[in-house]
Amino acid sequence: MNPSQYADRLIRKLETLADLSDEEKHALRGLPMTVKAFGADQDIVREGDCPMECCLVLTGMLFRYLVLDDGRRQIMGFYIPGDIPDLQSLHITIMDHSVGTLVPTTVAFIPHQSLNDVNARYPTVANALWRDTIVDAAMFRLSMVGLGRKSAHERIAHLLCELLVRFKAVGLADDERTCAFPITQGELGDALGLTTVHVNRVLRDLKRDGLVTLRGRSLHVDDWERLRELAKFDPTYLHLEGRKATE
Amino acid sequence: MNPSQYADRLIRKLETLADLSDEEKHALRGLPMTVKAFGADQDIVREGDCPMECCLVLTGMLFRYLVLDDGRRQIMGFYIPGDIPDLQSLHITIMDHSVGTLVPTTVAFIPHQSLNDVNARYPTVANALWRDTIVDAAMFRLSMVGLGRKSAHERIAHLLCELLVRFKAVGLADDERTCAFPITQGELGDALGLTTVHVNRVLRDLKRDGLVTLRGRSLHVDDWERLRELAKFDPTYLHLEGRKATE
DNA sequence: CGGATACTTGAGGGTTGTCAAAATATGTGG
DNA sequence: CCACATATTTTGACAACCCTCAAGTATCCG
Repeated sequence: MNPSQYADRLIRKLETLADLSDEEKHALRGLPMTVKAFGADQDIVREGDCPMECCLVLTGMLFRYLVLDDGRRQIMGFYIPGDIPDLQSLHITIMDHSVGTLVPTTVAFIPHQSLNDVNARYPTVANALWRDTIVDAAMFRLSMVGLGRKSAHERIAHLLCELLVRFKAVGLADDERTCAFPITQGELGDALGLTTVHVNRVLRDLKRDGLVTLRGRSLHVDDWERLRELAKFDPTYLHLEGRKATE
Repeated sequence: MNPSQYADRLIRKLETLADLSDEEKHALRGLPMTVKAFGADQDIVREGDCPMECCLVLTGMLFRYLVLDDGRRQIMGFYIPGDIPDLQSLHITIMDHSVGTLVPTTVAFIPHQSLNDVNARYPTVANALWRDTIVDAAMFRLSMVGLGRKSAHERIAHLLCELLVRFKAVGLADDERTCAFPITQGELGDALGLTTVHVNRVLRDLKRDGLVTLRGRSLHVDDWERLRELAKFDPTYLHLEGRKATE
């Protein structure tokens, strides 16, 4: 990935959130970005930090999490290229959770100041970013439904559906039914409120029933219709279409 | 409550999110509002709707929820006077969940168009509203931690702490340790991923141990320190202070 | 006052957690 | 490229938290 493509990731993402004029795209290309490569299992921002920049995922994968005093961990979401997981830090000073790498990941840091300048000048961009934080919130809400009211089988099936759809939306799926899946069973458990052991048993069921195959670090969905039905997956909450004109 | 006070609720809330100039306050007072009174257990907006206005709670209490096909329900949050629970509808067309009344409630509807006009003219207001949706997201995230990783006792204690603090923040607590609590045990269960029966048993424990008293429809915290400790309640996520200047 | 809603309590069961250990995969240095 | 250390996956036995079902009591409200 070469430097001129960094902004492309961002633009491609924002175009799923708003129609951008050439001038706006030009302004986005002008944003200063500091690119940094991280190894696996490293924190990008930590609970208690007051970051002065936002991070854009270029390659690899991040996750958002909180660890309680006694070691219990809740993972609140996984982030793929194009995502800006700490966009919220533009408006709230202190991080109430951490963001770390799942695998070796490159990230572009964009100073808050620069983003605020672009936002002040281009309301369409500001609204697209606002919209991104709102879609994030919709994903949290749906996770709440899973954690509070769905069985382990439903939760796991739902996460698999969501990841495939999101990878496809940014053009990074290997094919129509296959995408990267660098998430361990322990991490899956922490994201879904389950233990490693139980995640393992449920995945065994899903494989046995011919719904999915997990090989190496990739996910292949063998029977999308049945997986979708089990998960009751409805991509509405991702708000990938039907966005609203604000002008 | 008389009409001139409607905008005061909104201004009071936004002042917890940003410093407003007199001109900005004046613009907010000029927002057209249609006030409507609802009975208990009525929907304000429903999943699938495409609202053209936002609702501001004036008196009473609302809750945000989603019902699955088979009747399982997840409540995603409770809303008190000053809150704007469907602010997100400014930026995503279709409601992916519903908002209903817990008790008889009066609500002011503000047309999206008018809010967008004010936002375009007063970036501080737009940023305050953006910040509000971001704080909402922080609350969803913390709910995920509870649902995924905390025991029934911890979850219930946490919700009680949060409600008292939020009522105090908008000046509507009866006193330092008492506030309204018009939530049934069934609704508590749907918010916390538990059954009515289990909520009842846990509340019995909390009362027996001298942590709280629930009388009529109000909550009194008898031992704040122990309740806070049990819940591991840390109000950081409500972002009631330490907001960030964006100019 | 009467019907509906909400709360309370008991008995028993199931999904999921805990503990423990073995098998397999992954990664790294020599 | 192999050997070893580490992380991850897998399996089993057992326990616990919370659920389900059921019935009775209290409370609210017209």
